[in-house]
Amino acid sequence: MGSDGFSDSSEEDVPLAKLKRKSNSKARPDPAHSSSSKKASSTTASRNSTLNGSANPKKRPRVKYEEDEHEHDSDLEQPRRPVPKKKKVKQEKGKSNNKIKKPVMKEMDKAERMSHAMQSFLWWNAEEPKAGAQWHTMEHAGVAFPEAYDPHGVKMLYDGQPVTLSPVEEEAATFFAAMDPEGMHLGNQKTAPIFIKNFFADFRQILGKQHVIRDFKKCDWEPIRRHLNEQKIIKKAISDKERKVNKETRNEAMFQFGYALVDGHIEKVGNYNMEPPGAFRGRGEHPKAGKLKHRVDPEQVFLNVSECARVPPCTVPGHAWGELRHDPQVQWLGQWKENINNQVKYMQLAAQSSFKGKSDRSKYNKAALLCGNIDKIRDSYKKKLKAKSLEARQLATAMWVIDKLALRVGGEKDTEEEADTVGCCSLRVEHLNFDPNDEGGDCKEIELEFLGKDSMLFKQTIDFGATMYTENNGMGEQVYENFKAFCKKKKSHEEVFNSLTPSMLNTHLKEIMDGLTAKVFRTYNASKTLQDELMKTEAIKSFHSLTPAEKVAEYNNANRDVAILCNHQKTVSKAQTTQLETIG
DNA sequence: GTCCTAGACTCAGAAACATGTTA
DNA sequence: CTAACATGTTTCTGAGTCTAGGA
Repeated sequence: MGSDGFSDSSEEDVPLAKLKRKSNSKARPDPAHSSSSKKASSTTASRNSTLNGSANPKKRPRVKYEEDEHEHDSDLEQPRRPVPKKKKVKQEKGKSNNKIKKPVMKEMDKAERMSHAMQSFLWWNAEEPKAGAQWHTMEHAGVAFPEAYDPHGVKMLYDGQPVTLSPVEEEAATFFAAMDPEGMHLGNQKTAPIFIKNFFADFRQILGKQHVIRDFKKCDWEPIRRHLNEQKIIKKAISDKERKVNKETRNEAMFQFGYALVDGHIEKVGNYNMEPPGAFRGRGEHPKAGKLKHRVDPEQVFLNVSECARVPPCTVPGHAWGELRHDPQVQWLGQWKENINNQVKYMQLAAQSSFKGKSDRSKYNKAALLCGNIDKIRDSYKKKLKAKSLEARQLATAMWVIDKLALRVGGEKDTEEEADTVGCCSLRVEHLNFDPNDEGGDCKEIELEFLGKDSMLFKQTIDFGATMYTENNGMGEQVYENFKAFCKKKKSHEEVFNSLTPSMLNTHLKEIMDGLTAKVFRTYNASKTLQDELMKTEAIKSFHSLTPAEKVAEYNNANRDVAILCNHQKTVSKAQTTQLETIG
């Protein structure tokens, strides 16, 4: 698989925003493909945000310890240090003139020392825990809980009159007042009524049946809203000194809770702060949006530590942990149940930890394996597209869709409990619009329009007769015929793939290739797209004369293609929109 | 078996935050 | 020089996928 050049595109299905976050692990070599660093320079270079055109465009914010320490140590932390500007400039000058760098033992603060300590652990060289287990020993400080509610005493108005609320009631009222009236929940005509209905039902339950507050329309949250805005401004206007103190407090908490000791080495914890209570912010038309998310007590939290580890003290006075587990088969450090959908939530290690690194590695290895088998797989579903059994034809058609259009597999959802979103297997007839432009004749266009994960709109017109879907073993036309057949005589709310479930699809995929599931196709296709695009840029004549900034631009362009493929999008904020409008 | 669902983990956008840049 | 703005980064937590284990 190294020969197809695939292996060095690891981690690429994480375009745009995600890439920066993962920059840490980028530096890590994949032990499975030691020759995978060929392209690393161009990719890493483009990830670097400090573009000063200096001799070494490869500098990363954080660098793998052993490989780079001598070369980079002196300037490694430089951007983070509160050094006066002048000094910075001097150093930079010196760097370009003088390549010789002393291996200076730099003064590091505690956070930097922690970070170095973590990076010195090369998990890909370390011994694996015994089969089935993910760790031998695990110790951590448990979950940090938010402060108890501190009442502000500002009264909301009901029917024009100020109402005195108990702290619990006031807290709930404040959750609502904190919502931006123009934001994605209340600013949207479709979601606002759901949000308000759910919130107000829960609010009234807290108030009790006898309470004066009965009608949402008579509620005026403005006093509280104003108060919150004032607080925000006050918070923003604090002096540098106060800001520093705040940061130190936060750091303090980070040192207390932010690290775990796993098999003798330090790992970063991802989410050590317990989720505070609030109004549930479901995406899209979530039927439970606005419901009150309760405060979680330590009693509801289960911790997972090794048997011999010190049990972390519970920091909430008068409370204790709900349960202690010693389960080395799972990664989580803590878990609790949320009250909205009664689902388990976890405290886990951070993305840069060895656990996540390992699963990323196995994810990309699977994608690479798929790369080597893709022709076989495409041949296999091509044959099945014309199979006699409906089940087989639906399976093959769905695989085409997942492979070519990069849709998610689309499990079943209960629309009473969750937003009505779909993926491949859950597509309904109403989501397909045949011949959207009324071209007639042998038009083979279908417009796909549905809400996918996170209620993100997918709207694309696919021309199944287009060369991109018909040339070189493409099967566009057959897929089109199948779609037509599957939708025939069905009502709009019926499923297109009525005889197919995600588990059937995955079971089948596993028979073709070990470890293959539907989601691997997205990883594979995203990685392949990025790689192909980068190769194209690298192939242009002027590539070597491109400035680092131009290379970054090229890299971002390639990444944009991935985002388009995966239908990744960020909603443009109002401020940005108006900005763009004023620009013209 | 085979269905079903709780549990565990990845993925992903919004919001908060930090830092750099410009008027 | 400062404030406002832009842009990049991190945190937060909701929303998927997939599996294992029990009825």
